[in-house]
Amino acid sequence: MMTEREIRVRFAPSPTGQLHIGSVRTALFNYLFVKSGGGKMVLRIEDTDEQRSTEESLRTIIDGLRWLGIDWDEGPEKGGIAESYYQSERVEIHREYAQKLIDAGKTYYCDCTGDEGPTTCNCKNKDQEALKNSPNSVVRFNIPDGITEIDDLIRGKVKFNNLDIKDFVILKSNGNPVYNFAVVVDDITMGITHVIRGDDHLSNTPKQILLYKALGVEPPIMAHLPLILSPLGGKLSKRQIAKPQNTPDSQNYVPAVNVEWYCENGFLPEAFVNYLARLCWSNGTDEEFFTLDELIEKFSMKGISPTAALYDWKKLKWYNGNYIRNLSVERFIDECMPFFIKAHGKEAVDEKGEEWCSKLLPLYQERVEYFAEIGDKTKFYFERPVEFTPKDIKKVKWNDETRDLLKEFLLDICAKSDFTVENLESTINQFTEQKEIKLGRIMQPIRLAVSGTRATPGLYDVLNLIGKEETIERVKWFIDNVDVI
RNA sequence: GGCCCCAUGGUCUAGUGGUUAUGACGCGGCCCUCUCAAGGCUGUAACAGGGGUUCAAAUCCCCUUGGGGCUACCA
Repeated sequence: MMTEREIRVRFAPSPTGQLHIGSVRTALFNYLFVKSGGGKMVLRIEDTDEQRSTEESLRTIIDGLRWLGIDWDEGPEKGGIAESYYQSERVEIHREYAQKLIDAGKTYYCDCTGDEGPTTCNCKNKDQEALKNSPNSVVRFNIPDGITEIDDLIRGKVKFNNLDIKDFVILKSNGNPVYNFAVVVDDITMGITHVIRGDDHLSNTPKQILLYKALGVEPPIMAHLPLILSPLGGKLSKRQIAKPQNTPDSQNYVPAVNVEWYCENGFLPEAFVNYLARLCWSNGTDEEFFTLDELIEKFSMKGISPTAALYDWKKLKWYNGNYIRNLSVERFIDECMPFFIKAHGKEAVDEKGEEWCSKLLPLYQERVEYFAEIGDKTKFYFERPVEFTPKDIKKVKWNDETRDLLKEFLLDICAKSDFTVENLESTINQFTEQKEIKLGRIMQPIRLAVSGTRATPGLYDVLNLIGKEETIERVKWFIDNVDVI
């Protein structure tokens, strides 16, 4: 009788750098698939590249997944049915399986150096016994003739002619397995039923299918996700984003490819997940916002688009801004505070006091798209502006008349008001009514004098936070040092 | 070069033979308004091209073009 096999998927990163956006996307879809269908997710570390694998990198991967809420059932820090979830510790198993293939006569030894040009390796016809004993020989898998077909969950049937696949190495001359072989053995021994990975692996798939067949094992179901490409074209890599035209003000700006950066710069994991999910998946409705739980509930492979998508940093920011605005004020302050402190120093922030901070920060809840932006935007509360651009000075109509207005402002309002928000509002309003001028006529020059910019939160709040004395100092300085136009 | 994948506005997408071709980001305008942001309203912009199949193609087939991936004793 057929029993339904438990669904088992795996996410198998190699710890050779930081956690890439594309990898996280793959992890996310494995997670959504397994959580929506019921099953286990395995985290396997493919650390067989001794040169490049590092402990820090492993840490980064684990921290990144945890940050996003993508949890695994078996793997590092969890254990499970396999003796190890580190590929490097599974070499004996790989060798065992390789031996099965060798014994079955499905391989041959080869000592080609590789720099023999395009000529086909002829070792198959050489003395195998001699080759076997040569320290330089590798074990190659003998590709049988025929057609290999994949029935991909996302791409449908894909056919490959085996003639196009060359006999590849499964065991290196040092006896260690090569990637395409190790994955197959690991997926078999870990009972993986569904392989969900990036489209860049599609071309490798027939090699793996052939290996499954040679080992007499039914291959898992495949699903190849569309790639996330750089808006500059090509792979989304560090090299790509380092291109000179890729500056913050350019159309195609990408700040980073590693999730760690987004965590460090104040992105909310739920926004990041939402963006990534929505990048190549849709449930056919107009909905744009999904929590992780909603994604699990609504996820279906059918909703995955087969088309590669360009990474769009502006849309990510838009998502994040939305999630930030939806935070409670208390939580916004909590989350934003570390970035605020980092920007201005603990001492300076402490000096301003908790009450001051809890008045200031909320003003920026709808003005930052990610927390790290808080630093630049609030710099002027801590440092006097000294640079004023000609454009700003002009926009603010800085002429003799305006200067006289500001002088009166100092004498009149500053003298009378104790600088509460309410007092500032009423005195400034009285002042403009009396002078029969529009609010902006005086607000804008004051704003510039006090902040160095023409864009701040409401001026009553700003002046209240800067304080009476400091406001007077700044306005005076502006009057005395900035030439009228 | 060979093999493979993909193709709706600048970007992400809805659409599964008959629609004024959906929504969102971005961008522009208007409203709100002390500026900015947020918010509201609104505008811009797409079925890559050519052949078929069909009464009828964004939707099905083929070719071309374009984009992408793979092609290691890396993973």
